[in-house]
Amino acid sequence: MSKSDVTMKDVADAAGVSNMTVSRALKPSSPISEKTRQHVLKIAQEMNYVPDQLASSLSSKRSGFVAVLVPSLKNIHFADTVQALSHELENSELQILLGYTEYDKSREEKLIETMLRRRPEAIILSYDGHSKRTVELLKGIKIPIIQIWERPKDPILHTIGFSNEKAAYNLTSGLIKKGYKNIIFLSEQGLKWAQGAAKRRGFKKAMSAYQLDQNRIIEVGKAPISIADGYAALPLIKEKYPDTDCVICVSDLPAFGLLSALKQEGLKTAEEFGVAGFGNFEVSRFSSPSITTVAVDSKRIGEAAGSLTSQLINSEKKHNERFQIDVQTSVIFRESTKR
Amino acid sequence: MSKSDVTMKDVADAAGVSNMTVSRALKPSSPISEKTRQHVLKIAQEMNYVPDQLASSLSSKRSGFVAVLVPSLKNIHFADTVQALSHELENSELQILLGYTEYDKSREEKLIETMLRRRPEAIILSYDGHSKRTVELLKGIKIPIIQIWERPKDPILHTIGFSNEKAAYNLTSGLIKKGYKNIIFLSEQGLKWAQGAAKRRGFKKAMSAYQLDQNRIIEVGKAPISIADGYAALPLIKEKYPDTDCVICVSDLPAFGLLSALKQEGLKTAEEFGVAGFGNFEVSRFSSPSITTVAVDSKRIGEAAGSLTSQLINSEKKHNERFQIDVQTSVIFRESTKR
DNA sequence: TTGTACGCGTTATCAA
DNA sequence: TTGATAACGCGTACAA
Repeated sequence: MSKSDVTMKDVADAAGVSNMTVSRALKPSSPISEKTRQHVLKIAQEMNYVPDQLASSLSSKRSGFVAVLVPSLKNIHFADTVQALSHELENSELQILLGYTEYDKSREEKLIETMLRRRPEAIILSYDGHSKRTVELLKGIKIPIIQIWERPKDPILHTIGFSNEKAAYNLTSGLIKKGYKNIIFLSEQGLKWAQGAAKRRGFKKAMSAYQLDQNRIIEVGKAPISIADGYAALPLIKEKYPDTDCVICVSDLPAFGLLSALKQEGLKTAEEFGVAGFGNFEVSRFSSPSITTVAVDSKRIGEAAGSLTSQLINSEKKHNERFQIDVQTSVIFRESTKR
Repeated sequence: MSKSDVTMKDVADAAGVSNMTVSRALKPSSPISEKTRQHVLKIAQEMNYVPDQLASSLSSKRSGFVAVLVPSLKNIHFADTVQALSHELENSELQILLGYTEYDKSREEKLIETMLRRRPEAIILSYDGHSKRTVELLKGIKIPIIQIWERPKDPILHTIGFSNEKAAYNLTSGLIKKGYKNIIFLSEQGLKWAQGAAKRRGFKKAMSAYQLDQNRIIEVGKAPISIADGYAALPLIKEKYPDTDCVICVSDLPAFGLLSALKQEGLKTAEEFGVAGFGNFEVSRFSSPSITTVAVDSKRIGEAAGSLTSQLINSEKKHNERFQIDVQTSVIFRESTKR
């Protein structure tokens, strides 16, 4: 199976004590004399003893796992969240069991079932819409469940995140106030991706609030759309909405790609043709022109989720309370929409 | 602990069969009549039975885990590798136990010790230099160990990856042939990061092979350096090596940042001042100018590692053979070094 | 094809 | 402060 086959019993025999004494020596705060502990610890080390957490978990009914589901790791923001989360959990000796839904609800469902077999002590999943069965599955579970990133209207239990709709509304109305009128929204195809759909709603609401045409939407590629998709979108935009004066992209990546295409065509930007993104990727700050975007503190989401999880698991917080934590977003106006 | 407290015994009782029959019903290829299997499966589903893999692992001595260690997830390439790896392993019902070393050898050491407790069936780790103790630890282990990305000179067991040194050599000599002479290498501070150090060696070797000054090296920031570090490097370069005609960056990210700074200063690029990166990040293709770089097939590395791991674990390959798999890299010349 | 008995390596519990 | 014993939930090995 693995490394040495040294078991606790072997250590106990070698140390001339019982199994339980070894077990206690390994656990920080347990009733054991310091002398015995040192003795046992020394022998354990000499024998290269590696405790078997499978057995420990089975017996103690504590797996030490937290299941975490994100759409993809290829998005720096989710990677940020997971890494911060991971750090927070390390303090509580909790380990992450990571899964990628790949923006696929049935895949998410299967993943959750698989993970449940490992008896996680909590489940943290980015909300992007769930299958009916997933929701049922999760609601029948006794462990803490935290939905992160987009905060659903009808939470399963706890939520930590923000409203993509509101954020998109703020961005859109900000651009309208700058004088842009013929704005279009560039997103992935379909409405399956809840976070993309929410942004779209925010765009529409803002547009109609200012009596502008809310149906100017162009779809390219499958979520998550990237630089190449934004690049490829320019011809479509010119064909369908030649009067466009501003494009709001579902993410900074297609925004960067679109700007790249615009530069090649020699079109003027900013004044005549604004471009905005979403997510505040590092590239947006250094792109020229720098890109107007919405900043989301992905690290903060991970930290908050991690800290809530530890507290919940260690019963520092009541299990019957439902936590709804809002993480602020902010619109950052940059050169790409300068007027 | 988790969900339902329904155990296999409960299902067995409800189905009027023994424990073992339930166990067999759940395992695809096991001696059991199709009729009994369907009966048991139906009841199991009705009862919302979720098998306990902790118990299963303990009994069968198969954890179903593969430990994977990468420096960070914030690098898209590692994310690519992990995601591809994950996919490959899913076919063999293997799950990843992920850890981030954060470019820290002692952290890596601790992580490995923690993971070993979960009894992984294989260990896959990106090579970046290991602590002495880590190597000892790993050499004493019976499970397959695969070092990925940079292939060490003295492998612990299996390796899948490429030579950063060679890749950097190829890039550097290619630029020299284009006529650049006063080339400098821009990297992170220190030589702790093995992959950065290997690239530096490649640079030096190429420079000295062409009788050029191999000591033109500028260090900024801690690994992994990013866009902002490249941006901040320009003043240093101008101060220390004002005659520079080309900068090779340890990654595309600082290369992009450096170009960004150059544009702000209104300096001409390419002809007078070339910039190259490493990694072929998507941004390099769409940046203007597009950035010369070295492409590494990170997805391929993950796939190869996953496939080798499954084969090793399922004993389709001999355990005493040492696999050394080379993944090709290629230099891509783009506008940023056009002459 | 099914069932019985036992063991996997650890911890909870209770007694000493 | 220590030890004996019995779980924890499942799979292996063997018998029926």
